[in-house]
Amino acid sequence: MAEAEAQHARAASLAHRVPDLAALELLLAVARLGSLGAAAREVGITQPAASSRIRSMERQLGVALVDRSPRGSRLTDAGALVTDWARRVVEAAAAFDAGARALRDRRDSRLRVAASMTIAEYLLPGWLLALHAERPDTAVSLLAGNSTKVAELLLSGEADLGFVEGLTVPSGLDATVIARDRLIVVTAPGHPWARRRRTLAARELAETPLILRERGSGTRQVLDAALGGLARPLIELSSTTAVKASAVSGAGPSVLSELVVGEELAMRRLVSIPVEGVSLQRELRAVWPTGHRPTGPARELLSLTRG
Amino acid sequence: MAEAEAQHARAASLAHRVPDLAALELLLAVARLGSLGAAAREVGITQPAASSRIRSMERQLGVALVDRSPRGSRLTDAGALVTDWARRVVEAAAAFDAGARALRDRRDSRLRVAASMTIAEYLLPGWLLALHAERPDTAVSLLAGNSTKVAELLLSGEADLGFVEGLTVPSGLDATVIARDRLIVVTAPGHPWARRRRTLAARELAETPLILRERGSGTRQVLDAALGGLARPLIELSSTTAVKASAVSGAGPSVLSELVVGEELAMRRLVSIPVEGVSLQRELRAVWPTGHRPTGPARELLSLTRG
DNA sequence: ATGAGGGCATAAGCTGGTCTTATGAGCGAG
DNA sequence: CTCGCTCATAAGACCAGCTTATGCCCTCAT
Repeated sequence: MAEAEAQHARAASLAHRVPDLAALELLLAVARLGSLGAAAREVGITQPAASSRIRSMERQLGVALVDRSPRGSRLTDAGALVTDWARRVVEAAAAFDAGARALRDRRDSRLRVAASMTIAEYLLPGWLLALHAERPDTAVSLLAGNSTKVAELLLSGEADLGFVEGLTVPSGLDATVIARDRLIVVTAPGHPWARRRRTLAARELAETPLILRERGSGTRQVLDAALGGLARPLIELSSTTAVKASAVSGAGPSVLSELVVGEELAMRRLVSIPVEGVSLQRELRAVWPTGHRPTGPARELLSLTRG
Repeated sequence: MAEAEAQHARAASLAHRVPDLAALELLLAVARLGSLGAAAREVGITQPAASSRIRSMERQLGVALVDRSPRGSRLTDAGALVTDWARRVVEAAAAFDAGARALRDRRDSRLRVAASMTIAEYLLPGWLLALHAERPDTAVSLLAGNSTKVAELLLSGEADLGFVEGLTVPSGLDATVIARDRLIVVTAPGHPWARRRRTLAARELAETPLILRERGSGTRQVLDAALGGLARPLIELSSTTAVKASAVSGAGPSVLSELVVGEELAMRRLVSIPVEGVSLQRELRAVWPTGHRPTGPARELLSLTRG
């Protein structure tokens, strides 16, 4: 439903109401450098082009963004706010780019990473951005699949470094824990659980039908193990995104990684329900073939993930 | 530094490597509808245009995104991953749009909202999206400022509903708590604190110079109160974004709302340091002039924020 | 079997936006 | 007073992406 309505709201298309990425980057440059001309130089266009671009952006948004003066340009109050929203769009685009770049360099690249879906979707783009910042020349490729697939790719030499999120380490691989991820119970804000005062007991959770990923997914494994194999599905969906959308629309409670619902929680499209009597932690691990300690770029990436 | 390097990495400009918003929306439509033609119809272009757009996107990314067949198109594995990254970009753009729209409708609009900076930046766009989904015709305007400014706007009748994040409710206003926000201590992953095993004592926190917002900001108030006015600044910056950037670059530890660092924590550009012996909770409140209970769209918005 | 319908691809031509170059004008510092 | 920085405006070139008009492929129903 949230999906459908977002769709509808978007009828006259976002792209017509939101400036394009180049314009947003230009705005960020103006904010940072304090001058249209300097910003233009940075993004590699001429000053008049920058001037016109900013102006048409202001026309499009119906708000003055910068105060122009003969000695530079500063953001207006509204401009500062818009710039922060723009920054979020640009950051998402940078993550997109980092991911896509890794996907493109599939063959013959220097560092081939295999990762489980959740990690590939939510964490890797950020790591790749950081890696790219430190070692701009490293070409990284990305293969995504479940734990078994990751293990296969590593053992067959088709990948150099893997990331898995299951409970166990596939045999033949060495691993190190790089982060702990907590699964949390979430509902739409309208759900009765969102109003309860007492924390939820594990038994209640086990008895309630939930919106879940399919059996065999990393998330489902952890939940089943924590509840003793009892998790009762209300709906089973095959992608994290679909589960989220379903939960947001109010179809029922769900259990998801806190990694993937950060935005939804902040925006209060979902609320987190405290649970007691059950440990929903899981480890995220970097893995590699036993004996083949990561070296070079793989080692670099690994150190970035652990900080 | 992260800033500067992102800059550098972006030299050949993101906009040239990331498809524009229209293309990303089209991709999402294809994913959802399973056909290029249907997706084209939904976004209001012809089928050949959609075909060409997707194709040039595949060329740009160097990856096949959809499997075309005479009976429809499905995403490839890589396409599914790319679509999820695209979705995040589009969501950020939708938040941008919701915010910008509210900023534009400054005058003569039906619902005028005044909010503190943090709330305006991180929460309001999401709420406005939700409000727009339920009441597409409501024009909302947004004014941002600190608590005092919000109070003024409400009392002078220039705003209908306010949101503040301080410890106290400005006099003359009624309030209701809509959410609890936790301040958390964060450092770059490389900082020594990121490796400590013991939780941090309040005294240690008070004795360590921190990267902070300026005195008078909501965040700083809460921290000063919690530590007994002792917070020691390493650097004082005037925007949350600047504080974040500084912390990410490793300049030192900082204390920030968990709202604003969700992404950074997920991407492990920052890590959270547990603290004991000090309560860093703060309430986010909706406020209105005493006696003037919110009605109509204001009431609607309020109910969305509380779920 | 055979035609209708939905799916996608290709080709040709037009349109519009956005860039560049060239120039002018305001303000401040030496 | 003039140099150097800022921004604005004007005119023309260019290119990306759209539409319209086709054609082929496959499936399903008659």
